[in-house]
Amino acid sequence: MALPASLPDPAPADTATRRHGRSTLADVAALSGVTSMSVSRYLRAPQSVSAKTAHKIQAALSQTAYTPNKQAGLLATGRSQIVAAIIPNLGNSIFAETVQGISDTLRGSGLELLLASTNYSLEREEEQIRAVLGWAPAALIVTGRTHSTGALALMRQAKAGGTPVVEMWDKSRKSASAEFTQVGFNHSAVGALMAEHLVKRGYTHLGYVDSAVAQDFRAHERGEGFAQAARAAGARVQVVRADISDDPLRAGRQALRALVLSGQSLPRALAFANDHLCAGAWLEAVERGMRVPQDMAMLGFGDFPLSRELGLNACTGQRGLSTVEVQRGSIGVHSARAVLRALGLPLTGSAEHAVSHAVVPMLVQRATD
Amino acid sequence: MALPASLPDPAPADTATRRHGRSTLADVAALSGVTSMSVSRYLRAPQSVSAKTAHKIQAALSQTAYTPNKQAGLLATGRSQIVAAIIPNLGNSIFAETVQGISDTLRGSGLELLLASTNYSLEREEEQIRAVLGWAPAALIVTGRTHSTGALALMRQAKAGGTPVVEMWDKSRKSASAEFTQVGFNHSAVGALMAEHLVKRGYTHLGYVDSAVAQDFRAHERGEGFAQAARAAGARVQVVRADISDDPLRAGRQALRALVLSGQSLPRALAFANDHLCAGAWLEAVERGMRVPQDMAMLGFGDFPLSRELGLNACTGQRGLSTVEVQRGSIGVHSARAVLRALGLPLTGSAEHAVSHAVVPMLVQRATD
DNA sequence: GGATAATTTGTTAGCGCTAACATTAACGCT
DNA sequence: AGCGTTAATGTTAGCGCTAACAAATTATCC
Repeated sequence: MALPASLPDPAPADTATRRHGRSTLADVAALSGVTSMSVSRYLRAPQSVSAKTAHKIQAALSQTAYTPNKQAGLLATGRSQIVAAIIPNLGNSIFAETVQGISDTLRGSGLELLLASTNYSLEREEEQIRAVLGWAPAALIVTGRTHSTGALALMRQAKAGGTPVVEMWDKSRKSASAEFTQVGFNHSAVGALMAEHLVKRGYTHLGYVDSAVAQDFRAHERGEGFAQAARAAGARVQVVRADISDDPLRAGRQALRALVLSGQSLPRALAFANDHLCAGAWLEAVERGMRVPQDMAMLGFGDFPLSRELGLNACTGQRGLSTVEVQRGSIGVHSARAVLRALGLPLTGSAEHAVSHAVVPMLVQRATD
Repeated sequence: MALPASLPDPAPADTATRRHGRSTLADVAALSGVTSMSVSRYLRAPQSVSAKTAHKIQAALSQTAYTPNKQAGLLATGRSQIVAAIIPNLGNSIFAETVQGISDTLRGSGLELLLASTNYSLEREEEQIRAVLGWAPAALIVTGRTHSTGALALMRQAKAGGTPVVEMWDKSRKSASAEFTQVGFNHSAVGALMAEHLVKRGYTHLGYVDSAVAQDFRAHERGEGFAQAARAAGARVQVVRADISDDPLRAGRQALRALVLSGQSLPRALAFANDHLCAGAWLEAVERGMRVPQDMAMLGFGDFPLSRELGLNACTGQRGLSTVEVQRGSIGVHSARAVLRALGLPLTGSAEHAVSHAVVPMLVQRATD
């Protein structure tokens, strides 16, 4: 729903004139003694008017402090200049660089970025998609490939209406069958990669500490891929879920503590849904006197800056949490490029970026195995 | 400038029809056998139409997958429903919660949030302000009170045109004299608070590690306030600037290393522009075998989650970097509330929030003094 | 019942801008 | 000079929606 908006019930107190202060094209036109059409032309392509009128318009412009009204412009052209991006969490360090990548790539193309966050709620995602579609965006970028049926319907509708839709951060196994353009990687495969790495390093009893965020489907999928691959390789594996907490570091700490206190035989190697959880667990392990990786190997995900600084191995002097590096920024860059391509706009920057949508996560082996 | 946009030079390849797929009010109206005006009324205030027509419209709506075109609506009413917020860095954990606070407070008021980031560049800020003003926003929220002359002119123009302008995260000493509504705190005063705390704890040789970001004026101002208060209290003080780095943890590490290697007599207590720098320095100190705070006291700023987890004092068993707690979310909440108030919209949530714009940073003493 | 008041619906015009076409001015050519 | 050709400008209409008013419908009352 959510369609019927505010609208003061009895009568709007707004007795003001229709026109809010801002000056319009017509004002500028009147001042420079030409038609508004000429001014409009001048603003969009200065060469298209004669030098004489250009001068007159310039003079008028500098007097009027004119700001073009985009609503009107977009309404008239029909095609909007907005790219809407729906992100689970604006505050999350995972997506920050992706957003930056989108923003950077879009810059100069004349497209603007409208951001909305869902707090990892599918319901809220649908709401937000509906809201941003009201802006008739030129393109829509969403996160992940799991959506509510309503959201999916909206996305299909947008696509059918010629609005490119990009799903980022995730990829179906058979990407050819995907309904929308996908920029990202398969999380199940990355989970498998993590498990195989640990098995190769000689660990036979593995654990995966999953994200506490119920709707972080990608983390869960990595966990499933991890468990499956571990079993396939003949390793013992258990999956636990971190406690809900607004602080993933604390959640990681708590997860390790719970494992230790559970009394069960501990896994010898833990993989985590993200580096924050891993970092928290590492801190807890160190404070408990556990040696990492001798007593417990740890493998994170995401390669956050923090991971390079923690994880010191006292014996070897090596540092850093082992993790999976994901080109977070590149995902944004490629998503934005996919949009530009779909819209037939020129791609800025190097050509080799443009070739593929592939973002290949890589295992970064550091000091925690 | 930046006004003349793209516009493909020779002739637009766009031969498509004017109407992009989306269904309009008129479509819904035709389907339900009423005028578009009735549909418009129904959408904004369902009670204002009879039950019979309401039913017909509902039926039509469910068939058409109609999404209202906001551009058109806003153009028609004249008053926009957008709040534009300009943030130095979307990816920065400092601002993430603020944005969340704005977003949460605005939710339900019918206002939407348009975000733009400046990457701490004043030039880019001006650009972004100009861009968002094109959307004729209902209000403008900017970060800080340092702006380019151009940006200032735009802000004044907006304010003169009845668009409330809020500066957040910073506050002039005499806030009454401020030109725009300010929500935040005085950074110089907080710097002084930090210095006085360290002096009170008995340290007489202090240091401030400033942010490497040249345009992070607020960090610099804290540094100035810190140095001034330290000197006033008779302490020796030196200010260093962190190295430019995309990773503040590393920068903090490097800053401590540089201090140690400089050969000068080290300060006995360091204050940092933010907790990330502090955390990096703490890690470096620990690895160098320095005892914190015995050999070097450390005081951060921001109270990031990380700060609670680091800073373990082996002797006392206490944990956590001492820091200054800032209600990052509250700044957003209060900024949004200031906007709602200025627009005469009802404030959601508790009333006591509404009373003041005050955000008072508090010193959080933990294990690093 | 018929006039009046209240409610619901329709009509018209216009928000500020731009596509498409019509018009005019400037230019070159036989 | 007269003609076509190009470039520069003006004109008209409409994007999808909503304020303001007008018209039609229903309810109310003596």
